[in-house]
Amino acid sequence: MTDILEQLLKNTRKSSKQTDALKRIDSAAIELFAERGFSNTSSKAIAERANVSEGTIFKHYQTKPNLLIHILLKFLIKLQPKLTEEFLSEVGSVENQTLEQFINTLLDNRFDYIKKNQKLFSVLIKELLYDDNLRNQLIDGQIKKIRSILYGIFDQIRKNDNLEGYSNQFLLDRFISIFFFGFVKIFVLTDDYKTADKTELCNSLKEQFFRGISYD
Amino acid sequence: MTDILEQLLKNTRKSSKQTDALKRIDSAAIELFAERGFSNTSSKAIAERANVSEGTIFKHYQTKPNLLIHILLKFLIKLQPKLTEEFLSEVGSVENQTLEQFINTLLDNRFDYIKKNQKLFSVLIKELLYDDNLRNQLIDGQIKKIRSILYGIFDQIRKNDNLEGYSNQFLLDRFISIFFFGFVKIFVLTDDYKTADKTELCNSLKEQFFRGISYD
Amino acid sequence: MTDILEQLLKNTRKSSKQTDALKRIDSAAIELFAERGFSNTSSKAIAERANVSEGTIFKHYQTKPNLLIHILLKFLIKLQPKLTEEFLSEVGSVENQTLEQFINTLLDNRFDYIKKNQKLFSVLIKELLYDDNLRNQLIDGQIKKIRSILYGIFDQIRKNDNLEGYSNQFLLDRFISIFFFGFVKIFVLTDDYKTADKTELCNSLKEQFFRGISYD
Amino acid sequence: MTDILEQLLKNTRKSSKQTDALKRIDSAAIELFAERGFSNTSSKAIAERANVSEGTIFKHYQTKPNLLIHILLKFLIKLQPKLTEEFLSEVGSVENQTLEQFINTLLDNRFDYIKKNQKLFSVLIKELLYDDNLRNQLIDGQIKKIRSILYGIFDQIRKNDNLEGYSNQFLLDRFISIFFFGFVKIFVLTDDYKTADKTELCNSLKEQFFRGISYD
DNA sequence: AATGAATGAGCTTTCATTCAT
DNA sequence: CATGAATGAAAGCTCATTCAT
Repeated sequence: MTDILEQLLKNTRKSSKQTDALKRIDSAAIELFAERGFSNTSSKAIAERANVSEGTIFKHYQTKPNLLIHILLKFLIKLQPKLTEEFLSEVGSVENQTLEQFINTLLDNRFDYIKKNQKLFSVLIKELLYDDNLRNQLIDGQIKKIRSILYGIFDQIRKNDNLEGYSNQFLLDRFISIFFFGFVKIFVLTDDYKTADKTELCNSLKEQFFRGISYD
Repeated sequence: MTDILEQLLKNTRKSSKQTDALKRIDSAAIELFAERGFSNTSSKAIAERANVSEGTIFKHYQTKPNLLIHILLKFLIKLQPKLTEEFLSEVGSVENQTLEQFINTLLDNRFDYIKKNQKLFSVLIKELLYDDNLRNQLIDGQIKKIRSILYGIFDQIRKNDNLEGYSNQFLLDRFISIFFFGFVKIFVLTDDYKTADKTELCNSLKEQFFRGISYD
Repeated sequence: MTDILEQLLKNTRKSSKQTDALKRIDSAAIELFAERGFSNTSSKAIAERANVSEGTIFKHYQTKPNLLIHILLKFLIKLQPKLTEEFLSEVGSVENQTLEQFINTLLDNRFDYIKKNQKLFSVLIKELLYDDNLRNQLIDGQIKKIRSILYGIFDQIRKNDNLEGYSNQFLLDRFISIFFFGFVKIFVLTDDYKTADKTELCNSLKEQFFRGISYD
Repeated sequence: MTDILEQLLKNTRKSSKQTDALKRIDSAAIELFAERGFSNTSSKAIAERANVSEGTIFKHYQTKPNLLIHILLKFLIKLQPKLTEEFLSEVGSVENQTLEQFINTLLDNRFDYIKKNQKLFSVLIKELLYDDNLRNQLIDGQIKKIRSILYGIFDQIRKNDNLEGYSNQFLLDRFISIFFFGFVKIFVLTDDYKTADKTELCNSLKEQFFRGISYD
């Protein structure tokens, strides 16, 4: 995690006692950022939806960008551990799993988490794409971390599953293309996650991931 | 194409003789929208970079959103025909092609076009994700059109290439996941397109598209 | 002394038992007012430097201007008596003094006091110049009082020192021009008082005052 | 003149065509800054008195401090040359003048100029005292320049007037104490300049300056 | 056709102050 | 006594847009 994350992380954790007002500000902001984008959301609009004065927002977050970062961090902090140490214990040790078993657990697990936090996910994706600065600050470290975690997992899986012929690089690209884009499609670009069946969606993603187009 | 597109299209075509000032406004806007996003770009900034007065911008485009739409349209108008009628003649009739041949031509063709218009592509992607309204206006019709075109192409290809077992839906999802995400990665999220080798990138994308993960 | 002074004076004297917090507020405010001016100092800044909550400040002083007046009063209350009744006894009876002896004692005495309270002096001068209202409230009465005191002193001195040909008005103007401006220069406009030698500075001021006043 | 002055000077001169609105903004600002001080004057108040929108102010001056600096610069630019090259030609060559003749011309000349620009003078003095930053930026270079000019003049005058025994330092201190403080008193602290007789005031100042400086 | 001065609504942010705990 | 969460008014400033020239 980059320096800035570590730093903000501390602040975020310190102020663990969130007052009612703060909580309302957070959810109002998440909703509005998801609906209109950060740049198109005024602090006045946030204050109104949160039923607080504008002063209260700036008392706590100082600046509007700070509010965005705080919100994303709270999300990332929860998102990340599951991808790291804690994650492994959650999916069970990976050692005796096949790639398919791993993907199954992961999908199951992340799908619910992101569905629960769909708006946050939407804000995160939109702002990362929109704001180069934010992307550089938040992602670069994370990306590398996630990559090395997944590489580690792939290496573990190789021990009892035959992944010969598939480089880690290939697996990662495939992983991101299929699952990331799949999630963006159903959680950000459309509302499909609301209506469609989870199992069906996940199966479709898994098919995309595993199946080759070998028509020869 | 939706009504609004048709309408703006006409205007855009009518004023085909773009003065120097107009051209400078367009490229200034494209650059800035790509760098900071539409919402974070002021008309003053555009005027300065284009070396015109702010008045001139509004003289021609009336509103700032109008300028964005005009810019995207000029791009889409050129992007689209190649995907439709003209496209087919360009890739040659698809009738006797395999899927791989088709993909080859397509990649070759689109890669260069998007590389040449990388900033425009970047603006398009960013704003489509950021602005639900714009997405609904511009994309919905297009998406359906593109889908039906590709379905048609797949159907043609089936005649002489064995695509049995792969539904059109599956092929389309795979197509978009791999190629769309691949292009976004190298043209929007990073600068990879500048340095990396075209053939290598395209081959890597094709491998992702065709290759399955059949480790059993 | 004007009504408002009398009134505030009472309050100030009443609350003679200053708690630690109050003392810290006072010195924080003095420092900040001296550094940035009253108008450019926020109550938040004062609270932070004093290590108290903002609430505490307003609990005690009700308003920010009130805090300024309280601070200046505490200073003026101590500054003034020395110029009046008590002062005379301190410099010894003036009756048998020459003008030079009087000036000597005065300079010696005031220099140390103002040096000790340099920031307060700085605040006083700055705010008196900046805020017509404050000036009118605090000074007008004081000015007249000081003038009559000095006139009295000059009259006393005339008895045994030859001040013939120099009107009280002339002496007062000279007194204020030289000493007041001299003090402002070294205590407010520069930091000269920190480094320069007291005796030297005072001698230089005295030379400015006396030289050419060749009444001997 | 310091760098910042040079720079701002250029801007100020470039935009020599001041529109009506700009002129009204300037005078409104001068009036209000003189009345209440810079920090206690809101941009809204300036806009109202100048009969322009707030936007217009910031369109031209970008920031409020910038407006202050612009105003002071226009004044200083006019104030200074008279103290330098042009000044000498205006007072006539100083070579054959006595100190008294020089002071006479100077007083006559500056009195009218400052009377005409009394509010500007008032703003300048107040803000220089109030804002350390501004003082450092604007004054330091000026002070040194003025000092060397006056030293030069004193040296010239020494040739035909007996100033023996009075160091340049002494003369400068006396000069500033008496005249500067005298002007501040009648132009800034009181309204005396309005009612009192110019000749009388100047004579009184001259008496303060010369008397006792009996070098004849 | 192009300018650039001017606008006014709206934005983010600051501030002195209040009040329940 | 002291806190610190909360406020609402007002501050400085930006912005897309208009219009006379």
